[in-house]
Amino acid sequence: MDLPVNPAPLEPPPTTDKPAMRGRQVACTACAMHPLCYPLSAAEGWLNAVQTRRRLARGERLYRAGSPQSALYAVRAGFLKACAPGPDGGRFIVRFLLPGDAAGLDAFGTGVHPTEAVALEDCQVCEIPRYRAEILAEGIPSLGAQLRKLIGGELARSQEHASLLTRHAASERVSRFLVDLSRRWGERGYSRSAFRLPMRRQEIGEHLGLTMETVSRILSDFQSRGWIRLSRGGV
Amino acid sequence: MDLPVNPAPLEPPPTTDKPAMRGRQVACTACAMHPLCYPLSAAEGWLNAVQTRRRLARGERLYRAGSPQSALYAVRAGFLKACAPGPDGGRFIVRFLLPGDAAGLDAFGTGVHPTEAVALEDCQVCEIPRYRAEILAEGIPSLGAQLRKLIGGELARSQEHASLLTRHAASERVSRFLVDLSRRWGERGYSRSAFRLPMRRQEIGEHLGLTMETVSRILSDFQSRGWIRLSRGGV
DNA sequence: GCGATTGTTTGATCCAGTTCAAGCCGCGCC
DNA sequence: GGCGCGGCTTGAACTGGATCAAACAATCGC
Repeated sequence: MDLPVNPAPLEPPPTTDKPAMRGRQVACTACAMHPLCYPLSAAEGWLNAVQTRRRLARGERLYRAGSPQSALYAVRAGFLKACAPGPDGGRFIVRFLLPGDAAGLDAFGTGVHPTEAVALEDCQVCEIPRYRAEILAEGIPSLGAQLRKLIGGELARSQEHASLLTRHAASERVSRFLVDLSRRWGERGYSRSAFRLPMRRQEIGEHLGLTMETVSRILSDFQSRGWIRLSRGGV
Repeated sequence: MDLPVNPAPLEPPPTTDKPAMRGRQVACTACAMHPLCYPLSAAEGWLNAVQTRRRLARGERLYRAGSPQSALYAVRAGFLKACAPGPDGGRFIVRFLLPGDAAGLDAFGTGVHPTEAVALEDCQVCEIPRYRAEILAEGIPSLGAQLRKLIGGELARSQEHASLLTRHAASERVSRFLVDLSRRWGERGYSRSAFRLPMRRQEIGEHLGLTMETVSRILSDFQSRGWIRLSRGGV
């Protein structure tokens, strides 16, 4: 059973969601892409820009580095990483993607994805074809502005992250990472104090410019100080 | 003597430039913002979106971190840094701005500048008021796309830089920085092999996540190996 | 030109985080 | 169950770059 492709509205104005995949789905109204998906909500009834929902199995790629930008994506359920793979097998993880986050925006510069997005667990992703986004942006000025806002937000975040990498020591990077993740889970209605940490130590390291060993040591240290309590895949 | 404010076109389709300020001005046709400044070039005669040209003295700020986004900027002549100042006096330099570069795009996320731009030498900067950019983007679809392209390009660059910061050792950061700067000067019609390096060691360090001492040592090392030759403010 | 100020180079020491290595834990699979 | 594998933790030694410090070179104001 797959989700329907290209029906006018995938669903009516969604305020409540049906029992979701693994209980981890985000409501469309809470999604970063909501203004794009439902650009004409009040004015002209529901127009849904999303044409496809894709399911991704753990480890599957949403898009590849170097592939042309065919669509914008919104994470509906699950957890992904957006990463820039290096030639040597190493990689830098640009950002972890939670339900409600937008993905693939960095391809607007060249029309080609400079990074790739990989599912860290089974995911559900909404897809707005690029041509459709372009057409809608032409017709609806506020949508163009929304798109600029999304990309600009990513830019500011990326700069902020680069600043974190240069100006802060390892333990501060890890603590800020935890606080940031806690906040983001919180914004999605989950507990800020007990949240999932579904990526591996290695991947946290690749995001923060540290080795897996250092990340592990720092987390253990935080735990021994009583600041956090670690469990399998959670804090 | 200041440049005129808000005349219909500041100048006719500029292919040649008059003897420029310190001989370092970029032609409008080579500017990243050109498609925005002259959106209707062929079709409807010259419409110039730029309303103001500002001169900045060395050390002057183009915009401040935390101030609302009132305009987009294009560097016409001179050299600036875009930096994120920290509370402790330290800062991270996001990017150095050469003639033809766009600035202030990272404010599209929140409408507030997360960074500031400071002139490293006397500069001339074109300014497109934000409201004007918005209006033009509504009227001219290609302009909206151009704006997305500019912001998306900055995003990809920023991610690439963050990757450089995490995945490469000091000497590689410096060499890549030099190669990149060389390329950028080259694109502007200057020599790729003998170019200006108008920022201080300290500032190179703040851009690359290194101390001034390390930058100086690495540059001296490159010179002693015969890879580069350093002169006052140049390579 | 002279002295002050600001930026650069070089040297010596130190330490945070890496690297290498070994054990551990949880989980899936035969 | 027991075995194996992938991820996590912990330990010990090493090292790249930071830090501290001092000499040096340009530039500016007078």
